[in-house]
Amino acid sequence: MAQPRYRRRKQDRPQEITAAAFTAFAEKGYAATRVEEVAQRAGVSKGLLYLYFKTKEELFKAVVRSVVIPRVDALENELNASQLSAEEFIRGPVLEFMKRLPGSPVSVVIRLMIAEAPRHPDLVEFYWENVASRGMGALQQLLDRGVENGEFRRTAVNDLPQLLLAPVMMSIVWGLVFSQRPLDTDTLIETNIEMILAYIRA
Amino acid sequence: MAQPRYRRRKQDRPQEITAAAFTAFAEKGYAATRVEEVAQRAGVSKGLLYLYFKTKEELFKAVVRSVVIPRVDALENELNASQLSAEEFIRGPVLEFMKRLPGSPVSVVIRLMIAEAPRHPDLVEFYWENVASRGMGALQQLLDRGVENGEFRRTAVNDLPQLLLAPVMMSIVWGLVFSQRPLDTDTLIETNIEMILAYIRA
DNA sequence: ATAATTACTGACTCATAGGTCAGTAAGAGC
DNA sequence: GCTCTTACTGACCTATGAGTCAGTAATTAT
Repeated sequence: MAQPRYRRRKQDRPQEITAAAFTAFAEKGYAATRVEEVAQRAGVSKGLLYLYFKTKEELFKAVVRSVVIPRVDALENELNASQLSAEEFIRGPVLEFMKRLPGSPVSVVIRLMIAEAPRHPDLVEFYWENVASRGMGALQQLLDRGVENGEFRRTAVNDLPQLLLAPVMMSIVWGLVFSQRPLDTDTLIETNIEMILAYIRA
Repeated sequence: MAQPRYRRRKQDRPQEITAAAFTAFAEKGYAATRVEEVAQRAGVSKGLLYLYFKTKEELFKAVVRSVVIPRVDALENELNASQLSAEEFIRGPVLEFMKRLPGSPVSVVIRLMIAEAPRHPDLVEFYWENVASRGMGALQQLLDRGVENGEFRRTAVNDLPQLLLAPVMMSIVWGLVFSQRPLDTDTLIETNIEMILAYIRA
């Protein structure tokens, strides 16, 4: 009695395929990754892949979505649920969150976004609405809260949440390009937060 | 009497071709740019392009080199020639230099580096030796000089020249992805420098 | 069991784009 | 002028990889 040559697993295929695509894109980038290779890694035929994703571009979008949305959700929930003061929240959960980003799948997504942005304006739009604006909004809200309850002074820094994130972006990009020359990203991020807090603290 | 159909201009071709390639890469990225299109933009045939550049990859490297080296040279020379104090030099030439980077050709090169780094390790090596390590070295030297002549305290920030550059990188990446939603990069960069100086000033 | 359904395969098509090269004509030398 | 060198052209070759689809076999329904 021969084993069946394959199992039908409609439920799991999309996830498995996006996971395989993520790995492949991470290694080679979007353009240089062949759809057939993604299919192989996912253990399916190219034809099946095209049953679940209409084009390579659709697959690309699905990958970005799958990686990025859970993270932002998590951060927002944490922020809303927390009882910590602004400074405590920044030194605690925000710092932890930031330290995790370089080296995480998010790095790969950022590489893909940078590389493919000009060719995928609708993906940029999606990313803006679901990630960037929400993330920036959360940080801004945190800084405002600190000012309101007297923890922070009002300075130019307070309206630039990008300053909090800049060393994270620096770390991510550094890692993407100079993977052979590691940077102490934890220290970079911690030191920046220390400096900002020292600057804005009332 | 017919005009000649073309002129022989051996001297100028390489420059013109790398300039055309730069523009094309800027718009579409490396992978999505066709060599024939570069040739058209440069006003030559594809065949001629291949007389000057053995492969598309060689062309790519030539583009990066042509954009990036003059800038680093300029910064280093300025630093060595200057008589300004560390703080004056940072607030003056360094700030000016930084403000110019987002929106300059360097942005494009950074996009290309990020996107293509995994496929072109030797280009990464080149970039490290000729740009990144020299640039970081110059900034570090500047910070050290400030400490030596008593302008700056010795803090954790002094050993992280990446902190000076982080908002520049943030601005560049932001511009690469969200070109439709401009960020006030000048303010971001200025505010960061202001904050760092306030933090390390003796 | 048997039929009906559909998840799945893999060989195929076809457009694209990197790279080549035989031939052409611009310009230099005489 | 005539000849020689070589910068330059553009038609061509070929590999590659996105996307298709007729057919197959695993599962479900009867």
